[in-house]
Amino acid sequence: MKPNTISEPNINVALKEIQDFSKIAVSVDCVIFGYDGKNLNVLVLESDMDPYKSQWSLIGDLVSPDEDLDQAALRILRERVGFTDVYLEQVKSFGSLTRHPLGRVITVSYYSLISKVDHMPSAVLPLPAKWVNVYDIKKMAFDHKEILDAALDRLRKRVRYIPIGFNLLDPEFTLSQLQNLYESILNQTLDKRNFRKKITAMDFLTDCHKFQQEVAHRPAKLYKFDIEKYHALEASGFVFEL
Amino acid sequence: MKPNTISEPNINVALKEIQDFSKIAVSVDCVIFGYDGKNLNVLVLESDMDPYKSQWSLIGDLVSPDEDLDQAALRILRERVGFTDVYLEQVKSFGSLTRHPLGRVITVSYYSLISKVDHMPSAVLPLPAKWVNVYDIKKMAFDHKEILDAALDRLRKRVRYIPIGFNLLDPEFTLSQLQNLYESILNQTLDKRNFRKKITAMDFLTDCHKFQQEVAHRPAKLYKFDIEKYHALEASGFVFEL
DNA sequence: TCAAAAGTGTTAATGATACACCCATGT
DNA sequence: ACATGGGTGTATCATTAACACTTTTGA
Repeated sequence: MKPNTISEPNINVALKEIQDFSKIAVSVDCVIFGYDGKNLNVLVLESDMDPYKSQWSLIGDLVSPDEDLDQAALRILRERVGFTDVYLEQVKSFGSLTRHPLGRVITVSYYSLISKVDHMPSAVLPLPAKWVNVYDIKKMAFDHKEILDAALDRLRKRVRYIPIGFNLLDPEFTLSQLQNLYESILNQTLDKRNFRKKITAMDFLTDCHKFQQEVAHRPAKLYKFDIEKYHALEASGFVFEL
Repeated sequence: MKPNTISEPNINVALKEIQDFSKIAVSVDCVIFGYDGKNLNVLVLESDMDPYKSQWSLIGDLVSPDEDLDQAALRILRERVGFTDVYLEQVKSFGSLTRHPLGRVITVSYYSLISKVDHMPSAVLPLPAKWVNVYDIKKMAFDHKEILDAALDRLRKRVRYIPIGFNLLDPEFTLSQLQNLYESILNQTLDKRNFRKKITAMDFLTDCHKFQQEVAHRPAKLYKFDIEKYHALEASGFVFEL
């Protein structure tokens, strides 16, 4: 899950190549969500393509003929930002005729969830990738704002039904951290007692029997997500809802 | 909304053409749901392509370079089965390397909802398209069963939140017809009184002040869907749930 | 001793579920 | 008169929402 340096052909170079063969190119764009303990962030690049120069763009690449869509998304995460073993889900495809200035590119969007954002400051990422607060992004290159909105919409729906939020946190976390995360994703405040009641009633958290260290207030209990218990619940037809 | 006869190049012919240009072709496949008053059906074709000869396949075509994805889906519905003005929603994309025997084809799936299925018996449709009960389909050509399942899954989720079921019924319908439809989609029985309580509480039905004719039992009131009222509810943040 | 976040229960309101009988029509 | 589906209300249970104070730690 550490970033590495890369020297992949970027989409601009590759596009010229494929245009010799194809009337339609297919790409994958990844909406990479991260959580810094306070805000929900997205990993973006500064576009160097006119007419979107210096606007934020998502991280994507053309799909190669010998990889399927999920593989392409995983490759992009690995090659471009060094992430492996991440939660990944396809959102939808965007195929407007004019969405890409260099030609006809249909893109399949994915979102992924990354933990320990604070352990991967932007300086360590292959530049110029940068974590930006989701709610600060008003405009992006291409149709990427639309893609981001679709991904965020999907994440909000998912997070109400299945416990994927854990992918954005450290393995051991406090209930307040979990609540803050949900508040960031849903962009609304939640009642502390009701939140804890629901979460603990669901019973897929395990008490680590440890406490926060060196905090200037009463230290909170640490919990971890028990995927076994979750699968048991899932199998019994249980629906997680916040 | 009437079927017409067509003479479009089918996907087999077109594929050979595009393979000269492209390493990846893009298609759209439509899961066309219809309701015959009793069962939820899907419109399928008999595949003529090895190794799937004589298995059911969905209705699809390659995306042309000068149409976007939604346009391609609408064109397919119009050209292949003569449907216009139908409810249409993108589901997801399928891109397995081996999903199509003739080469690399990534497909974007859509589902659409058709009313008056009983007014369009299969003889009127361009052959060999056929309406088949969703629950009778155990296997299809290509990965089309997987696509069907994804579409049905999506339809079930949507139908719990937004009133799209009306697209499968005549403009004027009885509450029992509506309930039967929901039962077909969700594949479960619903309590009559509770169903009516919820539906009428939502208040986007208008009483037509008419009754069923020529039925061998007490005639039921006819209602129609009032899209104005629905939009008003939608705007006020209301969530439709069954 | 103060600031800051952790932790903890009860009540009221709302929504979901279960359930049975009479009604209007055609045959 | 009978068969068929249409139409209606209430009571119970489960879920959600609102709400305030005490505890523990570091500074």
